Amino acid sequence: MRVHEYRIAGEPVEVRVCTSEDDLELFDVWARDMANSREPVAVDTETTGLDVFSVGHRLRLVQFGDDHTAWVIPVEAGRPFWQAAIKWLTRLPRMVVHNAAYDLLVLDRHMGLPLEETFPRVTDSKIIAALIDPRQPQDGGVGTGLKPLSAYWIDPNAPDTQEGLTAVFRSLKLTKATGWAGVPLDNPTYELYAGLDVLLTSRLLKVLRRVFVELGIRPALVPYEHQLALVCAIMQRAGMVLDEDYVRQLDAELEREAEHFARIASRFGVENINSTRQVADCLLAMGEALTERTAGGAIKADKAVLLALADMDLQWNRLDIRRPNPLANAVVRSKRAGKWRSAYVQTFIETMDANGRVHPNVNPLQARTGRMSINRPALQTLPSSDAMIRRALLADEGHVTVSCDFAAVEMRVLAALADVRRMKEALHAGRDLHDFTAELVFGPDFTKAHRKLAKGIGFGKVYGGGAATIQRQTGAPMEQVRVALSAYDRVYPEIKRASARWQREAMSNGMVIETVTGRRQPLDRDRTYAVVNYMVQSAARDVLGQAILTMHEQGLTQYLRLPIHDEVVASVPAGEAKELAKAIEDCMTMDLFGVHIAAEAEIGGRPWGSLYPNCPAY
DNA sequence: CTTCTCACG
DNA sequence: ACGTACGTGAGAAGT
Repeated sequence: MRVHEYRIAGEPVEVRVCTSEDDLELFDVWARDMANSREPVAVDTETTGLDVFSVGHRLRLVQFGDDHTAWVIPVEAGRPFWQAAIKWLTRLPRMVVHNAAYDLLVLDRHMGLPLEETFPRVTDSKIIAALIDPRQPQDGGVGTGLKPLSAYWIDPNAPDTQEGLTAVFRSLKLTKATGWAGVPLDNPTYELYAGLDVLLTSRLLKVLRRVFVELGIRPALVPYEHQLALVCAIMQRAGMVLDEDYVRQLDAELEREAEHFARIASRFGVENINSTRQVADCLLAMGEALTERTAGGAIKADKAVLLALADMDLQWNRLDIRRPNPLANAVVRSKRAGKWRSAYVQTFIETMDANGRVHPNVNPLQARTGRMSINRPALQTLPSSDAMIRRALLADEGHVTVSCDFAAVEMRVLAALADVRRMKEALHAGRDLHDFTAELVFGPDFTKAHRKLAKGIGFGKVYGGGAATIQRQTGAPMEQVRVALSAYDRVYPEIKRASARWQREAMSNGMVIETVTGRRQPLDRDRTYAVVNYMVQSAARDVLGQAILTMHEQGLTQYLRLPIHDEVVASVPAGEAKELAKAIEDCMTMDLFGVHIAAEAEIGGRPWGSLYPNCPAY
C-alpha cells in the first residue's frame, strides 16, 4: 500500500492506495465498518475523459473515503481491484458523490451497475450546494464545482486538483485532452488528488447539510432534485440515434458552402470571414455606412447588420429595398455554414458512441433560476428555422419523434404567481392571451401588428424590459409602444405590484428571495428588476420538473430524450405514438394556483427534424 | 482570458 | 427619481 499524507483544514488526512490483494483486505475491513455506520461514504471515479460514451473511454480509478481516510482503488490494474470496487459500490447503503450523474453513468457504462440501482443510495453534494446558492462564480456565487465549494466551505488552501493535474500532464508531455488517459496509474500526484476529491466531498456534505438546515431551505427539494437528476441521467444514458450517413454528407456540404462563400469574400479583401474587424473595414471601404457600435466600442458587423446590407430580413427573405452588398451576403452565408458545421455537426461526430448514438450532457440544475442545460452537443440550441441540423437526430429504430410543449408557459406562470386577475380570467375562458391583451388595449378591431405588440410587451414584462427594447423587438413605433405599455399596466396592475413586492422582500432578506417552490433565488443589487424573470423562469422550470417526475411515475422515462425548458422530446414506438403522446401531454397538463398549464404534443416521423420546416419526405 | 457573435427557450 | 430584456452553450478572434 502506498500512503500519501496531507492536511485539510489543519487536520491530517491519509490517502491509501491499494497496490496488492492484502491492501484490498484492509480496504474491505474499512468499508465494512463504514457500511455499518450511519455515515455516507464519499465516492468518486477517475476516467480517461468527460465523454463517457465515446469510443475508447475507460474507467481507471474508483475512490472511497470519509473525512480523514481515502482509499484509491486502481480498478484498471486488474480483476481483484475491479471486484473490490464493485463489491462495495453494490453494498454501501449510503454514498455521497459530487455531481452524481457523471460518476454513476461511468459506473453504469463500465461496471454494469445500473443508475436505477445506485442513484437511490447516493446524495449529490452538488445538488445541496446549488440549492444553497445556485449562482456560478461569474454571477457572484460560490459556484457548484468541488474546487470552489471546498475553498469556500472547507479550506481556502484546498488544492485545485484538476489544475494541479494539468501541470503533471504537461511535465509528462501530455495535454489536457490526453492526460487523463495517459498519466501513469501510479503517478503520486494523480493518486493524491484522486484521494483528496473524496475527502473533500465527504467534508463538504456535512457542512452543506448544516448550512441547508440553518438557512431553512425546504427539505422536500432534496429528494425532488435527486429524482430529477436520476431521470435526466437516464435520458443521457439513452441518448439519441444519429443519422450517420446524413451527418457525413451534411458535414461535407457545409464545408463546401463555407469555403465557397469565403472565397467570394476574399475577392473583396476579407481573408478571414470570422474577423469582424476585417469585414467592417472592407464594408466601409466599399462605401457602406456602419453606424452601430458594440458594448466594447467596436464597429458592429453582426448578422442583423450584414443581412440588412444584403437586402434581407432576419428570416433571410429578400426585401428588395436596396442593391444587395455581395460581400455582406458572402460573409453571412459562410459564417453560418461554418458555425453550424463546427458547433453542431462536428460535435455530433465527435461525441458519437460505438452504436451511432449521441449522449448529451444533461445538467438538471444548471442555471441560477434552476433551469436545465444540455451540452456536448448543445441539443437545446439547434437551429429551429430549418430542419437541416435536427434531421441528423433520429428516434430509435421503429420509433417516431414526439415533441410536447407547454403553451405560453411563462405568461401563465406570471399570471399565477402575480395573481393577475384579468389574465387568469382570460386563460380560464380559454382565450389566446395575446389576442385578449390586444383587444383590451387596442379595442375589438385590433390588427396583427397590435397582437405582435401585445405579445412583445408580455415578453418585456417577463424579462423586465422597457419601452426601447420592446420597440426594437417588435418594430412598432415608439409612441405606440408607450401608449400600449401604460395601457398594459392599467389592465394588469398586479404585475408591477408583484415586482415591487418581490424586490422589497429580497432587499429585506439579504438580496435573496424564495421562489414559489422554496428555491433560494439571489438577486443582483444593480438589477433587482430581474426578480420578475427569476420568479417566473424558476417556477416554470419546476413546472417542467414536476411534469418530468409525473412522467417518471407513469413509466414514461424510457421514452424521454431531452428537456428543453418548455418542451420534452421523446422517442416512442410508432405503433403506440398516439397513446404515448397523449400520456405525455397529460403529465404536462396541470394547474398552478388556479391557472391551467396546457401542453400539446406533436407526432413527427423518425427524424426530429420532421417537426421543423423544409424536412424532406421521411 | 475577454469580447464578440450566434444558436435556442 | 427613473429605468434597466432573462437564462444558457459554443466557436473564433484578439489581447
